[in-house]
Order: sequence, then C-alpha cells, then structure tokens
Amino acid sequence: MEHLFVSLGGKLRERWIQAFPGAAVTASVASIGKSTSGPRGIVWLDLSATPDAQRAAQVRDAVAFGRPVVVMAPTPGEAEAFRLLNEGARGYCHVGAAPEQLREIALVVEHGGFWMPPELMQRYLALSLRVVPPPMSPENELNELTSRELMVAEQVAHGASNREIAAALNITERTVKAHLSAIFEKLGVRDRVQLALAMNNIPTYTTVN
Amino acid sequence: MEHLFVSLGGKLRERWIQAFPGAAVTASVASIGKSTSGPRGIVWLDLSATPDAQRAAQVRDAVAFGRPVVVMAPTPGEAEAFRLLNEGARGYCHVGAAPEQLREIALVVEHGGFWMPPELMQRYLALSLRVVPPPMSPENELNELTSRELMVAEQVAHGASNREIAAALNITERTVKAHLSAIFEKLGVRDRVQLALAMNNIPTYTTVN
DNA sequence: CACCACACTGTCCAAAGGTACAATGTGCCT
DNA sequence: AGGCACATTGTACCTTTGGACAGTGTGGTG
Repeated sequence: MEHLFVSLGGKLRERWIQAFPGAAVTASVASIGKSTSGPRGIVWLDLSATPDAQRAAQVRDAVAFGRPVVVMAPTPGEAEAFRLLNEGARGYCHVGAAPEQLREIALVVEHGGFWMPPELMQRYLALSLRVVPPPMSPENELNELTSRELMVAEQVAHGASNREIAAALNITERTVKAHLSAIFEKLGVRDRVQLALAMNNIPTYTTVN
Repeated sequence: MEHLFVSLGGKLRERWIQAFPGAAVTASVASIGKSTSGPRGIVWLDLSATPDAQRAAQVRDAVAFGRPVVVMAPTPGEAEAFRLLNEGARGYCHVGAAPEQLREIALVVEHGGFWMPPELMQRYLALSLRVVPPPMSPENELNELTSRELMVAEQVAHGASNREIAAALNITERTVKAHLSAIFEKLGVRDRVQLALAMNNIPTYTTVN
C-alpha cells in the first residue's frame, strides 16, 4: 500500500514517514497520477497552505485520480469537513494528527469507511436529521394529508406555482387552491412559503400575527 | 473482541460465526448488558424481523449500552439508514452481507469510522450540504447581496411575510418589496418561495414558463 | 463637485395567492 | 339507502405579492 502525502510545507514529513514507512511526499496534486503502478494507497491532502477558496477544487482534483483521499486540515471545521467530504474525500482530520491516528484512519478508509473526528461525526448526524424524511409515525402531520393533498404539498415544496401544480396534476387552479387550503389547515402553516419550508423540515419562526 | 449478534431469526448464525469465530448470538437487545466483561466488541443488530415502527427504538436501546452498534437491514434504504445512524448506530449494511464484508465493517467501526454502502454515503453527503453554511466564495451568489438585502432574504428564508419583515427591520413594506425585487434579480429566482428554498440550499425544479 | 451605490419611500396596477359559500360526483362503510 | 371522506370545480372577493415609474437622501470616490 503506497501512501502519498501531498503537502506544500512538508514540515510534518517525518511524522508521516513514521506513520507509514513507505510513504511518499509530493508538493502538487498533479503528481498523483505519476505514482508507481503498485497497490494504490491513500492520498493524504495537506491543506494547511491552501487558501480556503481553493480547497474544494483541490480536493476535487485529487479525488479525480480514483484513489481514496483523506483531507488534513489545519483548523478542522464542521462546514469545511462536510463540503470537502462531499467533494469525494473519504476522511477529514487535523493536519497534526499523530501517527497512530493516521494509521487508524488509513485502516478505516481502506476498508470502505469514512472517518472524521467524533465530535464532527456527532454533529453531522444530528444536522442530517433535517434533510432526512421523518419516520412514518402517527404523530407525523404529513400523514393527515390525503394522497392528492400530498402531491400538491410536494410540488409546493419544490417551489411550484399554482398554475404549474395544476398543469402537473391535470386539475384546475381552483382545485389546487382547495387542496392548499386544506393543507394549510392540517399542517398549521400560514401560506405556501411556510409550507415549502415545513415540507423540507425547516423550522419557521413567525411573529404572532 | 467479542462480537454480539442480536437476531430473532438467526438463520444466518453460521455465517456470522464464520465471520467472527468467537461471536455470540442472542435474541433480545436486553441481553446486551449481560455480556461478559471482556473487551467490548460490536453489537450487530439484525432488524429483518423488526417492524418498521420499532426499529428506531430498538437501535436506540442497543446504542444505550455504550457498545458500537451496526445495523443489518433486510432491505437497506436511504431514509432508514440515515434515521438509524442518527439514533447512534455506527454502521448500516445488508443483513445478508458476506463474512468478508462484515469483517471489513468491523474493522472500520472499531477504528472510529462509520460505514454504510457507498451509494448511500454519496447521497448522504449530498443531502447534508443543505444544512451546512455554504462557502464564502466569490461564486456564491449570496455575496452579491447588499447587507440590507441579505437581512430581507434571511427573513424570507424563515417564512416571514413582507409586513413582518418591514416590522422587523423598521422600514416600510414598500422598501421590503424594493429589496426583494433586487434579490430576485440577483439570485435569479422567481418569487419568495423559491428564494426561501434557495436560501436553505434546496434546489427547485421549475417548469419553464 | 459629479457620479454612483445604496437605503428608503410613494403611487398605481396587475398577477398570484387565499378564503368563503356552494355544488357535483365517486367510492366505501354501516 | 344514507352517511361520509375525498376530489373536483365554479363564482366572488379580499389580501399579498411583485413590478413599473419615480423621487429623496447619504456617504464615498475619482
């Protein structure tokens, strides 16, 4: 397994070699392609010298070579972690991670897992509740909607106008309005904006009246 | 490392023992606590005989024992995966996963990673982007907004009406409209519904015209 | 100073959204 | 058969939204 560290600074070179005795260190993402044809190990991307704005692109480029990429950030942050993992990185850790930690991460990533610091993982899971369809439980207000009402609600959730909904469902605009009134009542929302947000699990704080 | 499989059916018992020769199989979550005091291995939760409605609770209970939990589902699905991982599970796989796969997952989970099928992971990361503040990059359309416009946009993003925004910002409803017109233009959205969704990183598919 | 971006406001108007009152038809359950 | 939930549509009416045209004031910059 041939680990490749991409780093401009390279101050931590010794630490990396200590973690993976056979590891190579290079300065540019472009040279990932030039690696030997041996077993394709992890690409470790040191972003401490990369400006914020270019990090995503850098990760994307690295990922494009097809090897698993682990990002090492100088100041790991939640937002950045999620964005970079979304670019295709398989791991996200502190650039100063200890050798033992690096080996752990390597183990995880090599076996198809994802790795990020436990606090981030925790936060990540909590946040993602919002984007996941809630369980089909009885207390779910969506279950109060009839099938037709649900269709209308889903359209609104994607920003459709009454006219568009009518066209999509092959009914009159008047009927759309009828369904909408029922939906507002059942879900306790005021208008289509709040409905759209509610359908996407986004809370709305409205001043009473 | 003492692996514990919690399963009602237990048809796959042999497969599991094959994967982890020292593994134990039990029928109820409650018995997780009774395990020996040896090294605390992974709890594998077979949900194939558990009704949908009870799965989350089952996972929650299992997680409560403090040991890493991997969920094995009969028909793995995106929504369920996210919900159960949210309950604290560290892995999510098919109940019929091969022994080699199980060992891979174990390796990942034991080293602090978390595991789910690659397609799901991909989807998960994409969805999570919505709840994460987007990068402050130049290509971010939000940066085109003036400070006042941004305030209005944020209010809309939470479902406020023009009247409410006016009250909140201490300006006329007319001024709110002026800002809104500018916002629509700059962000390329049609109305406040699409703005609200855009502000929450939710894509809108609109029929042309 | 002239110019410009920005915040703010006014009036008018058209389109979209939403409600009230009301009716018709269908399918299911008692 | 009668009752009920649901889908559908009509007319009328009010509110909200959003755009057009237009103007004022402030602060910063060449």
